[in-house]
This record gives sequence, C-alpha cells and structure tokens, in this order.
Amino acid sequence: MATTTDAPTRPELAVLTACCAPAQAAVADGNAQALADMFKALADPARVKIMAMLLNAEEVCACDISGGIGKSAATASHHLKILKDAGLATSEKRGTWVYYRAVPQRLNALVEALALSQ
Amino acid sequence: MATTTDAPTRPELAVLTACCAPAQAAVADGNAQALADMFKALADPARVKIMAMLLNAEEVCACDISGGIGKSAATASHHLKILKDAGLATSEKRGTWVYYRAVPQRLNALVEALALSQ
DNA sequence: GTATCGGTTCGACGTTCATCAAAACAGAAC
DNA sequence: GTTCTGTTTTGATGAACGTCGAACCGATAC
Repeated sequence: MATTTDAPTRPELAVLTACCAPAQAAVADGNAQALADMFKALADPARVKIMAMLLNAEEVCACDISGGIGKSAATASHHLKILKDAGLATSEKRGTWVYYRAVPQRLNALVEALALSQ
Repeated sequence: MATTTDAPTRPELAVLTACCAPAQAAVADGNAQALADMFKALADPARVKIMAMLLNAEEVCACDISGGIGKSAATASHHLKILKDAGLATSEKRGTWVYYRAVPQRLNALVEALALSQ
C-alpha cells in the first residue's frame, strides 16, 4: 500500500469532496449513483443536442426536436423521457403540441459537483 | 409546426449554444459526440467515486482504488482506462506502483459547456 | 359521429456495457 | 535465473442501451 500525497483543501467542492481518507470513496454510494445517473442522462449525442436546443430557445416544440437531432419521432420521445426522468427537462402540453423546457437548476447541481477543476 | 419563444442571449455559453435557429441542433455533430463521450466517462458510480478520490488526494495509488470503489482490481483497472481514454485522468508508473491523477482542465471543459444553468 | 395529425408506448433487434475469473505482463526481491 | 506482487488484458456472460416500425392515445378538423 502507498499513501497519497497531502490532500489540498478545496472548500469550493460541494459533492465530490466530502471527506478525505484515502482508500475510501469520498462520495457516498447514494451521491455517486445520483451523479452518475445525471451524467448518464447526458451521455448520448442526441440528448446533448436536445439540451442545447432547450437551452437556446427557452421552450421547444416536440415537433421540432425529431428533425433537430435527425432521429425518428419515437426515438426523440424516448430521449426526452430520459431527460425528464433525470429532472433536466420538463414538458407542458398546450392543445395539440407539447413544449419542452430545460431545468437550469439541475444543470447547476452538476456544475457545482464539478466546480473543482483547477 | 410551432416556433419557439425568443431565444435569450447567453454569451457565457461556450459549446452548447453556438447558433440559434430552432428545429436545428445548436451543437455540431462532432461537438455533441465529444461532449457525450465525456459525460459517458462519468456515467458510472464507480467512476464518479474514482474521480472524487483523485480530486481529493491529488494522486492516488491504483492499489487503493479497488478497495475505494468496492470492486475487483480488474474492474478498477477497466474504469481507470475509460477515465484515461476520456482524458479525465493520467497515470504514472513509479517502481511497482501506478499512481493516478485527475486532469482538472478536462473537467473545466465540461463546466464551461454547462455554465449556462441559471 | 369519422378522419387526421402529433406524441407516446410497446415490441423487437443488434450493440454496448459492467463485471469477474483467469491468463498474461512487468518489476522487485531473492 | 526463480519467485513473488501489483497491474493490465482477455474471454465470457448477463444486463442495459439506442433505434425503429407498429400500435395506441388525445385533440383537432370535418
């Protein structure tokens, strides 16, 4: 076994650095799973494009998303459901159409978890 | 078809908001794929724990990571390779042991891509 | 009422992934 | 040289994922 070098104090770290003993995960199992689930929701090019569309337009009709990502309507609906389940997007039905929005607060949670980079 | 509401100008957006026409992805295919690949590298609880260990300790012996995530050495090596391939970690062999470090600059790229939340 | 259109869900298919046991590899100690 | 010890790679297996066509549900138009 080898001990690690001195751990630098990084008070700005929110989630990823809760404790410091080496040979032990610094995030609890639940936190790691929750973070991984959010990353997984973004771990597909189609969903990255969808989030970019939502963040650009504040509100996007579902009918525009299928063409925006170049996939079938069924596939687009599948990805939108994943983003909704992850809390990264919300939907609202108005008449015939469904409109999607991004949830910036959820993205903020990710930024805070990563806000340790240099 | 329905047009979206006015797109708010968000000059701080680096990657996700390059253009603005609705019904069209705001990120190029290559960018979306690159971002998705980085998110995918973090889309597993074991890898989230590993990154937290690396960010806490500045340098971690590979021998400590297996126990830290509660998986076999082979599995730990597998996850470390994924993090290395994504550019999120580097390794250095000194004598018998291998030491891993985080690459904060790569995490910064993700933060900038997400730095649009509220 | 029926017909049509937008969106979601279901079912199936092929691909990718996480995991571990076992084998292979690389140094260090003898 | 041989024998450990730590790490990576290989192979196999079961689970999860992305994709699309078809079926389904809601709301509008006729």
